[in-house]
Amino acid sequence: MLYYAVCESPIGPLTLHSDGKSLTGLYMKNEPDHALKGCHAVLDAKAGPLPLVLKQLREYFAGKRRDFDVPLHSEGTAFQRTVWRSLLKIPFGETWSYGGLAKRIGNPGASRAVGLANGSNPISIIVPCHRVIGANGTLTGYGGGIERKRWLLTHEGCVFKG
Amino acid sequence: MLYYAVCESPIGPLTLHSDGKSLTGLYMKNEPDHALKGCHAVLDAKAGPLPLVLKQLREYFAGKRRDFDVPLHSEGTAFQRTVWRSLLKIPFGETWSYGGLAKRIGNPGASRAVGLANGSNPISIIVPCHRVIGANGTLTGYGGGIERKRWLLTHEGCVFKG
DNA sequence: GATTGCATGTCCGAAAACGGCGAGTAATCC
DNA sequence: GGATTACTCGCCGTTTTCGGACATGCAATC
Repeated sequence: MLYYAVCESPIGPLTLHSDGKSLTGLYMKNEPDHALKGCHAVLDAKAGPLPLVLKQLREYFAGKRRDFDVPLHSEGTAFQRTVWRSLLKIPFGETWSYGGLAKRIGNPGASRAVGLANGSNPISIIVPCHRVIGANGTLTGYGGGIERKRWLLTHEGCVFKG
Repeated sequence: MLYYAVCESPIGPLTLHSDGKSLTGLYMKNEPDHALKGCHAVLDAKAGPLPLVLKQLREYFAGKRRDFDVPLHSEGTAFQRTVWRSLLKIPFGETWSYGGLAKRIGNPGASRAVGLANGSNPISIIVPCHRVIGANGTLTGYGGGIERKRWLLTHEGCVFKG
């Protein structure tokens, strides 16, 4: 069973997914994975952690929250989970490079693979894949579109090129 | 949860699988799928339909039963299920050819694919994949070994080559 | 008769392609 | 010179694609 909710935000509508206990997805409009998976999906903004997530998202966009504290659950390969875990360690207002993250997980040559794992992160914003940018300071890419990445980083007071 | 039981027979030990409601597998010794799947497996010969299955198997091997009547459940592709359903229509004492079965399910060229689907039948004996032999009367193959196929067909009074 | 070629569904392993990169080099612009 | 672009090439996990192997049988060919 999949519960989901939709909310508005400065970067357009967001869709939240939950298994009833944890947050399992957060997708932006036009994102490929946005489609609800085949199984039974129920629109219920009060299911499990969703009210808490919605509240913290409102605070984040209002500039009153820098860190999230909600139960998360996501499935992926060992490498992907390693990357996603690392993402959670990037502080608000800071950015890492793809190569830097690769080094940090002990796999220095895997910068490109990091980009791929980054792109398959199911929980945008809260698992802050937007805080990873190119080594030369350019944004390079983002699942939800470069524009949204630019908005989020500006909102967090980061410095970057372009 | 997977329940299983083991019993002796003239063709060696048999292992029965059940989900608690239906019979989901019947494997012979040395058959590849014999291994219990990863999840929790419990040895319990009294679970669900297993006592009924054991009783009917004893009667079958004693020559006192020609047809089985137990709840079955198995998962596979559309093609596989079509083949398995057809197998249940082959009467005791009769044999079909792979090509004949292929024609019967409206897929005349699929005789070879029928062999493969046959080989992946999880419920031996009761879903009588042993009643399918080559068009020229030879046994060709059997998951549990040709010897057992020969024994079963002889026990059912069939005519074949070799 | 013996051999060859084709049709058919599924699984499995190998190989190749594809990115949300980055470092190094060369050309270009003031 | 020094800084900025443009291009090339290696890197690595994931996905996609492809080829082969099978519990066959029919037709065509030699």
